[in-house]
Amino acid sequence: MTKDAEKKDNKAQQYGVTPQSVDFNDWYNEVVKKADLADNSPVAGAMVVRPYGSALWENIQRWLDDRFKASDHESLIFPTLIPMGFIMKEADHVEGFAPELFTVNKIGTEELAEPYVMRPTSETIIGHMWAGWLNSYRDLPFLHYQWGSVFRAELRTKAFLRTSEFYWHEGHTAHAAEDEALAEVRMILDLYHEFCRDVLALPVVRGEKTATERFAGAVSTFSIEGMMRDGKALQSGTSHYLGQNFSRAFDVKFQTREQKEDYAHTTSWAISSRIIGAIIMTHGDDFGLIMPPRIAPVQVVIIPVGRKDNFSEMVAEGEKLAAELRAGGVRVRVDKRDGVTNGFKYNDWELKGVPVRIELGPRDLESGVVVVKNRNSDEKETLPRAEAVSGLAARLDAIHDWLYARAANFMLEHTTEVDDYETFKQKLEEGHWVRAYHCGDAACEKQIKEDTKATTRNVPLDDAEFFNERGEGQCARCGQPGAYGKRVIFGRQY
RNA sequence: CGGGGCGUAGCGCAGGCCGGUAGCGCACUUGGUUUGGGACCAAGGGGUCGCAGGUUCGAAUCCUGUCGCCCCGACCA
Repeated sequence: MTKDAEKKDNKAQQYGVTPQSVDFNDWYNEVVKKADLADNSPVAGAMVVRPYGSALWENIQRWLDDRFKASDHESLIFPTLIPMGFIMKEADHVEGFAPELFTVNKIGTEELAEPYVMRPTSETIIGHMWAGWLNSYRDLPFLHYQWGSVFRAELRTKAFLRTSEFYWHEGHTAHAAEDEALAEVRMILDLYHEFCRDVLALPVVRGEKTATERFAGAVSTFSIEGMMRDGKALQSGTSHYLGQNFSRAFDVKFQTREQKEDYAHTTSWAISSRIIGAIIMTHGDDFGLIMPPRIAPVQVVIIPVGRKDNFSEMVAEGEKLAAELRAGGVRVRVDKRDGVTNGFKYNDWELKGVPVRIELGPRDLESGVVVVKNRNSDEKETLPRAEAVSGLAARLDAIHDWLYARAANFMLEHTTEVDDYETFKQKLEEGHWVRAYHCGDAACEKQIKEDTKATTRNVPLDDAEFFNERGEGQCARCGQPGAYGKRVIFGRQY
């Protein structure tokens, strides 16, 4: 190898990320680290969310929080520790979470008579408190949620997707009647769908989970499922109807208008920091991230281009432009770093997925233009400076639409309707989702999982944006009549 | 927890078989030249080789144990 070739080789190692097609998993891990989203921590299975990732999460929180409040939900704060006994009160719940609980059984050197667990979710302690707050049907509904982190020990972890401590909101509501609770469950599911579609540019399928995949302790579980660029499914949000399971376990009862006693119908719902994994894996490309513009921590980066003698002048011009954009509500950053070349900056911001880059150099200044480049295009455009400002909102919208269409097409192209088990297995092997009729039998589902590593993702709702057609057919595996009146989505999952 | 791999500078690695107390690229610092797609030159700083024990005059290198990480499975938002 010549010296130059050696240098080039070293650069290839140093810069950029492994292409998705070479190794999707390596690509993901490298993007997370190199884009400064997160880093490993000394605590096994727990990540550190770095400033760029934290800024993204804050934007996610802000949008959702506004919408929760706009629909009369109230936030509150519960303890991170939950008495061990609480977890034990709901049978399915214990079974579901027991293996992954972190337990606190000492204070200082003193053993606790009753250990605490680090909350894996808060239904139990919230139920306990509600019992004390609820007297009459007039008190209902309770529309509560909290932002925080929860703990579930994971054997194999992966940044954002599966960490032993993760961040989320958990919504908890209690209602006097079943239909009200179910309406809440649907309202939240639709809100999550809207958030994914209109803010994150993530196409997702709203549907109901089969019994096997239900939340521990729920009567019914609804989810939004998205497809990542390796064809795997990611459950991106969930909304559960808990019936009266938890209210009976925690004595959440009230007096009805008819002067009878009844247990509340409760719901719970969540989107976690996992959604950041969905953003990365749905929109990323071989150059790195592509941030959906409406949530991007930095929507526009301005690169002042100049030599030593006029660099500071160009920075000042960049700041002026930034101020105009900020006045229009745009999140913008000026890359003032000196001593790194422009090419380095371009690649750096592309890796971080900033939707729009504006270059501003002496030549541009002289002729009153700027050079604009979208993250999703190879083309640079030269625009009058004023148009770069006035046209920016539309430009960001166009990038959003482009991302959504690209992801939706990918999902549709990688989903196949099948009616026989051989094709079923083959398509899954090819990284597709499979839409098939299923008998609804848990043992049959389990067998499919053993054969293919795939599980049911969900049964799309009648008004789901994708895959919602009703129909009748035989189970693709066992030939028994389909149980859901439509095809079920099967896929390998994160 | 079962199978496989790996722990040497911030990152990526070489050295190990044939013991003699550590090297390369990138990153970092300083100075200079550069700057419209991952700059160049020069001079520097930084590790004692995951940890513990053993063999030896001497261990990154050999032996034993242990911890941690990654990948494949089982578990999972």
